[in-house]
Amino acid sequence: MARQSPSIQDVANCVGVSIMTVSRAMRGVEGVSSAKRSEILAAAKALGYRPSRTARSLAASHSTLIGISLPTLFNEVFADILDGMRRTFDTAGFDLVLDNSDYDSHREALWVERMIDWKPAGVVLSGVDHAPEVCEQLRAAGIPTLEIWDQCSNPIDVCVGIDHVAAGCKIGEYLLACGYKAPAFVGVEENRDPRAEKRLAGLRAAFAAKGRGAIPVLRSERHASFEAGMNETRVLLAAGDSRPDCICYLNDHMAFGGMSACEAHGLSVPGDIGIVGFNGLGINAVLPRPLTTLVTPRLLMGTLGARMLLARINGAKVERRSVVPVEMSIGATTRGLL
Amino acid sequence: MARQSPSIQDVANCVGVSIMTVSRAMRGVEGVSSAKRSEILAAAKALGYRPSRTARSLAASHSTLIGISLPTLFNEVFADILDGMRRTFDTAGFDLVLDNSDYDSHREALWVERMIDWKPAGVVLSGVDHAPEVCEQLRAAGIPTLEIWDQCSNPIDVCVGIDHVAAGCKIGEYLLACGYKAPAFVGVEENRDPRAEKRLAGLRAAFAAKGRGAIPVLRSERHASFEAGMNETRVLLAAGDSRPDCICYLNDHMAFGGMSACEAHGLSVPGDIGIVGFNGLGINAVLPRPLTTLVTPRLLMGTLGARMLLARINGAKVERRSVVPVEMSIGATTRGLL
DNA sequence: GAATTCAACGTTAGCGCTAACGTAAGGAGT
DNA sequence: ACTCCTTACGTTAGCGCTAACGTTGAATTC
Repeated sequence: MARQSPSIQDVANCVGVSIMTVSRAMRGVEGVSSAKRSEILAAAKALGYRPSRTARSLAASHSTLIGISLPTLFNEVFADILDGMRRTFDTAGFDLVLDNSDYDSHREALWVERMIDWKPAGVVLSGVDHAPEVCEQLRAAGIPTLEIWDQCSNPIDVCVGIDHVAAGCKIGEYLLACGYKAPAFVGVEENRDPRAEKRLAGLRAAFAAKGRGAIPVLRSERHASFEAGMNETRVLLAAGDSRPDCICYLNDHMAFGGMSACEAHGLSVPGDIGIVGFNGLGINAVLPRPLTTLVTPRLLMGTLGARMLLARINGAKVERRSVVPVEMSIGATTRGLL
Repeated sequence: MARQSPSIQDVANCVGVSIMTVSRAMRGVEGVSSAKRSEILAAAKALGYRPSRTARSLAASHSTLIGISLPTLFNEVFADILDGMRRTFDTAGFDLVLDNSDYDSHREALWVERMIDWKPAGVVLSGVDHAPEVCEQLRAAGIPTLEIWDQCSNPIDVCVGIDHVAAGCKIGEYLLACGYKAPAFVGVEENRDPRAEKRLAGLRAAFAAKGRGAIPVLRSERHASFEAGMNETRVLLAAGDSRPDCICYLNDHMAFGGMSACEAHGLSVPGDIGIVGFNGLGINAVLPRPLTTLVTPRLLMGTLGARMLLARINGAKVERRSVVPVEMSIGATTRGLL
């Protein structure tokens, strides 16, 4: 059997110094002559000594763990954001503890509570809508916290994201400029995705500003997937009463599924009906007819967010709120501007 | 400012018992009367006491962290696998430390080394091809380890996956049965994805068994994405010399991109050329022409794998190797059986 | 009624580190 | 020569828990 892994004491004995000198040498802290330092490092390597993270965390009363809570990884958006953050945190020597909340703020709250027990160096949450106790606990524990993908004026600590209301508005204004009059929106159940609701609100505001009436909304009870977009669109088209002249989807996945449903229903896109997605995902690059969509800079958010959180961890001053720009990508699923 | 969070001593003082009794009560271990137990739990709640995970890990000389290394999260396959494991581990009270190796075994090795410093309850790796030191270190540390998505007769500890060689073979036999004679394969650079190489080997074996010659292979230097599939297919078709009668792709994403390229090149699918993917991803459900592909049970692997690892952590006996079945899904991108 | 047993606690000794504060030796300044 | 730094270490006291043994009093046994 493998004997216990060597501890700092073993290295100290081996070199003939105190454990404190070994500790300093291992951490690269000042107070050790370069001769001793290299001697210690060599001995550590020879013995196969590796500092215990748990002991270090306990003694230092904080760990090098960073907790990240994302709603799901099936959505490319969050995979992008995570990827953007990963490298930065990895290089800085942090380890990532991941949670998926499934868009359930109660689950998120439970996880945050558990995460705090690790005394993490930082925590990343998706969006700015959380259970009240999450904010309290994080603030009380003084843990640097980043809210990502959405933004607000009063984040728990720092935030980086897009303005979802403005994004919805932007889509609405584009559609109005194209001459669309009766949009519909396809998303998921309320309270599942607060960001999508904000975009819907922005869309409504844009049309309301031009005196247009209510926007019908279809909500899937399932994930915002290809299939869900397809199914809800079928329902929408089957209803028959006053068909919309364009459909805005929660994301590109649903939009693509929805477009299939429209075509299966005998409607030509964009001739009979316009289709608008959200996010500008990779699939658009190869679709014979690229979606009109709104491109969000996920990687940028991830990288920027990671840097902001790192700065907070190091005690530096950072802008509490950072809003990144979005851009309409005019595809072939809406008719052109009038 | 927030004062220090209460420790076990505070709870002990509050109730008037020793810290050991509080420890037992908090962990739900025997040796505490139910009256005292509920008294302690109430006091802990009132004080806002939460046991420190780092202290617990140090004292118990192992943590409740489980390290998971996946090549990427952009591949739906690994997102599925992760999702399958998540719930099981979550329910059992473990926290997941995630790494993305980017298909780089050296990166994986570095991460494993760092992960071991946390004294994790278990480690999950993708595939069965790792740097030699990874296996040594994990075995030496006696950490329960699960290898997932691929399988072999001599795993580090336990493994669950599909037989990639057999999968490639299965595809080859299907193509032969359809009368295809000259397949090509589109993937990524060698050493990037060992599983894909095994499938290619299986495909080659199937054709070699019927006396068919070499299979041309195109390798993208980038990720196995829609775009990569499209680009490599363009290159393949542009080469011109003896066009293949079907193309097998590393995964459905590449296959979908490749199909677009074929059609853009004026080839009809499956009339002029057959297209075969791998994995059976969600997108197939809404494609007007579903891909012929091989469906892999990712969620099952995740769930099963998590259970196996949990059993190992609890010291139970488990089959070291578990092979799950795959199934051809005949879409509309290959011509039917002869 | 003395011995035995057992549930329900308490005590002790770490787990492997780090923060904070010594201390000794050598060099600079006057 | 004497003080005053500075560098390069060492010592001490935990960080907040848990494992492994005590210890106690009451119920049980013969």
